[in-house]
Amino acid sequence: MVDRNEGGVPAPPWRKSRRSAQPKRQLSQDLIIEAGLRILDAEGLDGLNMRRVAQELDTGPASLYAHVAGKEELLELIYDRVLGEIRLPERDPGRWKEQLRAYAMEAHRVLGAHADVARAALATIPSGENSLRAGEFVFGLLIEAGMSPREASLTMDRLSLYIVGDAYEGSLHYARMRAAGLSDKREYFESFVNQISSYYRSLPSERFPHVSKYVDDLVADDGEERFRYGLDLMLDGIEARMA
Amino acid sequence: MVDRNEGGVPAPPWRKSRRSAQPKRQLSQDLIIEAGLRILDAEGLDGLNMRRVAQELDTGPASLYAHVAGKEELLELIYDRVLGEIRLPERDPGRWKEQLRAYAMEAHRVLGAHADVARAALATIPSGENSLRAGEFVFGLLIEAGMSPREASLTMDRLSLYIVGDAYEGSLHYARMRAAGLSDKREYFESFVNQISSYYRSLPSERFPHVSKYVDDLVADDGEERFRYGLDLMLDGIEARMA
DNA sequence: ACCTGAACACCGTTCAAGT
DNA sequence: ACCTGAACACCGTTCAAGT
Repeated sequence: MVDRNEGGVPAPPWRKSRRSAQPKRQLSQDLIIEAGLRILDAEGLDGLNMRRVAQELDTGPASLYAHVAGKEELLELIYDRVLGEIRLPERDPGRWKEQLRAYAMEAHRVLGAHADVARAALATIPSGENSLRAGEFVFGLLIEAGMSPREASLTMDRLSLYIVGDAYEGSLHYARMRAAGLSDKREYFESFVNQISSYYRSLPSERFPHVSKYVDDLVADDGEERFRYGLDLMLDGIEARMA
Repeated sequence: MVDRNEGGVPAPPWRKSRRSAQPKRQLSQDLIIEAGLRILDAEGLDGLNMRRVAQELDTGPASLYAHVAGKEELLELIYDRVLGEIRLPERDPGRWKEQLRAYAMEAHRVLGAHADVARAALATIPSGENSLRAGEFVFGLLIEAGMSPREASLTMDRLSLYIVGDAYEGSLHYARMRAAGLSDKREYFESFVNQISSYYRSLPSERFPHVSKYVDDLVADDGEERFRYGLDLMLDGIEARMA
């Protein structure tokens, strides 16, 4: 499944008569995945449709269905392709907490680098090659650190949900940013915070005393700090179950 | 119907349509919301479209746009309508952990009762009446229990993400169950577990030693147990930050 | 075995015209 | 001010036919 025919493939004889000036590459699942990811990164999930992918590959949408079952499968394939970018260290059970945090940050970074892939990911139950690779890392690390397989399974499951869920939330903000025509992340965050806080300040303080009193605290932290806070929350809970 | 606070909260600045002042003879925003929720419960998110909602109300799709800005806003409105079903107790800061756990379970139950609403929820940034009511409860509880507003804000945010994220995941399974033509939750879970475990067992054990060795532990717990485990993980982490 | 044009069955939203 | 039929601009997928 990883036969990467980049460029060097000669055009089949029956395509000699094609009017395209450039030699056309043969279609393959990998090419479709890469094209899909390119569109996802550039235009987001809303911009990704089968017609657009086909156009990127200089064909019609019907041609894709010889290599991919449909849009849903394509999204799964793209997701696993992205998970492949997660770098994993050698497992060191003595430093499980440090390694688990680093893994979570790395996975979160990769998902964030392809903003809308998380939005597609939550809609599928991942079982691809790279998803398993990451799972084996976390699961093995927890077991070697002394956790029972049963608890390690639960912990891995909850950690994954947290990472993907947060990345998903981040991708929504990114989509809003793009929809608003902004390209600077800080600029967007600032205008978002302004909107939210003026809304909170307009609320009746009798009914929402705490929310309207501590508006500044409610909008103080950005996505990165929130992710880290929740991660440490979970890691401390995990540590309590480790001994 | 369950108690619901539809009081006087100003609409957030980004909301485009207005709730009609008086109930109209035929259509109204509330009628549209109820119709949408009915369809969401019966046929899922995939079955919910503007034409279907209009049909439920005996009109054409164009008629909806006088009361609702579009599909996205309708989903937001349905989501907040569902959040209104969450029952909240009197706050008792001395029992914050118990109350926080009960709140999470209750919110999770309500979201689970309207399976696909969570799938719609994650796609929006909730700011409605009932979302605020729940927020004030959790935020106030944490502050009264002794947390700093800044930390209480982060904690509330992470807890919400966890609850909605898990409910979302659950809704995906529900959608798959429906797609497979099954109606018994237990039956679906069993066939899902069988599928997953035979897949895990087929993996090369050299590359995935832990995953293939502890298959039974990986599929032992169902959604309810997983949710509770992760919740307790977070609650223990929160407790460590409370003193 | 692959690829394709054309078509089918949808869907969100708009708009001029009605009441 | 509300409601509507009709249309527009899309989209995923299928299929008979081509190479």
